Order: sequence, then structure tokens, then C-alpha cells
Amino acid sequence: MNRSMGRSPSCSKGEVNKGAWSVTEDKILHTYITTHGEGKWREIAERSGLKRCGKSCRLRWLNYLRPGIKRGNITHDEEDLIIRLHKLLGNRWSLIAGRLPGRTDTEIKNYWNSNLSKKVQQYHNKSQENEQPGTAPSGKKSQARPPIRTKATRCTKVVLPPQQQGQVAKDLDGGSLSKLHEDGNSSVCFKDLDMGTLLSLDIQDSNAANLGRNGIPEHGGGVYGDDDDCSAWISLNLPFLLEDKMLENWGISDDLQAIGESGQ
DNA sequence: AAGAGGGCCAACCGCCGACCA
DNA sequence: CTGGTCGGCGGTTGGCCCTCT
Repeated sequence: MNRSMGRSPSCSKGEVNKGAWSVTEDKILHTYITTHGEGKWREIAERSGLKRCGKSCRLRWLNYLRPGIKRGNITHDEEDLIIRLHKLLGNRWSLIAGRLPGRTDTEIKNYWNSNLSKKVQQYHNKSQENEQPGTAPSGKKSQARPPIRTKATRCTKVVLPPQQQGQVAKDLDGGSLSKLHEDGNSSVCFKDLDMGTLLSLDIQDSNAANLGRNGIPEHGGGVYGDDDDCSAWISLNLPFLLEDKMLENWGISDDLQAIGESGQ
């Protein structure tokens, strides 16, 4: 991307403090935001007198100063949920964090990178060893999936192919989709979904796997990674987010139990 | 006791989409 | 319509701390 034109880096103007925040800076930021509210981070950075860029202020507030932040002591339930959500969403930490009240995307990301990724990897290595070498069941990968690489794109919509709209409408809204938007060619429509809805659809209802599947492309609807369009990523060409092999992997309860045991 | 190595975590960086003038 | 700005995201990094040798 050509960075000589377009926006200028918002943090490069004038003198800007970097590195760890001091107690004084925290106090200033906290006081300013509790008085004036969140948002307009550049303005906050300038008017509060902090020599920090807006981004830095935002990050500090969201990850540390904001009321209701839980720190440390991730419970077993939370860990369980993180693993499930990661399996479902990949590295979409903000979405995962959204389902864990008081937890931040950064904390979850760090926790995953330092703890869970190893546990999961260990577990999959173990289970791989237990399988006969070279005789992996057909159509089923015996090893852990490669990491899902995603881009920093927001993802609040899913694509509903016409043939699925009725069923989805029924499942979601008890009969009506509240916010459908048709795109240009009217072949798909979008719905804003919160994660609770998504999870209630695919995690709690394992029968979703048995819903009709038609015309699933080779790429599995772009589920894994290299498809930038997150609407496609959660394409409901698949039964609620799930690719075939993903569904096979979805027997995660056992995984979790084993991980929990190995990690304790 | 001291140095090395590894783990954890806060903060930064670069990119993107949304929004607005 | 275009370009600039902002807010938000995931990836990466650097420093502190703990453990091991």
C-alpha cells in the first residue's frame, strides 16, 4: 500500500510517549474518560495532556483501565469456551473476547498463544501417535488443522443463500428475519448476528450437521483463512458455519477433557 | 549466587473498513 | 466520487520475571 499518500500515521505527530504506562498516565486517562466518555481517541490523547497517541490511549483503556476488566485466573469454563470459539472462529480474538465478559481480546490472544495453543497441539500430537501410521481413515485428517490465518476484518454478517433463508429465519427469529439486506444480484442476503446466536446455532445444536448441504464448493465456502470476505467465511452454504471436516473435528468435548487432564 | 533460557504480557505496528467532508 | 481520518483488528515485539542449571 502506498503510505506516502492517504492517511498520515496518527501517532507520528509531535512528541509521543511510548512504552509502559505510568500510574500517573493511567490516572489522567481514567479521569478524563470517566468525565468525558470514550471515543474520539485522538481528541482524548490531545486534550488530556497525555503525550500518547489516540490508539495507545484506546488500547490502554480497553485492555486495562476500563471498568469490569477481569485479570488473570482464567477459569476452566472460560478456557473451554475459548477453545471452542477458537475452533469455530479461528484467530478472531475480538469476537471470542466478546463472549467472555470482562476479558479482552489481547488477554485471550496471549492466553491462547502461551497456554492453549500448546495444549491443543500436544493433544493432537498425542492422538496422532495413537493412530496407525499411514492408515488414517479416509476423508478424515488425523492431525491438527493448520492455523487459521485471518485478516483484521470485522465480521458481523453471514450470507444466507435463498434456499436457507426460510430455515434460518425460523431458527433465528422464530419466523422472521429482522434485518435482511439483499445484495445487488439478490442471490444472497445478510443478517447481523451476535455470537450468542451463532453459537446457539452450531454448538448447541449438533443436528445442524444433518441439515441439507447442497453445492458445497471445493474450498468449503472459504472457511479456512485465505478468503478475505468474512461474509463468505461464514457462508451459510454450509450448515451454520461448519465445513464437513470441521464438523468431524467438532467432537471437541473429548478433546477438551483430554486437554484439561493433560494440563492439570 | 549468577547467568541463561523460556514464558508471559503489555504495548506497538500495520492494515482494513467505515465514515465524513 | 475521492481522499483523509478514525476506530478497530490481529500479528509481532520487547522487556520483565521466573525457573533451571
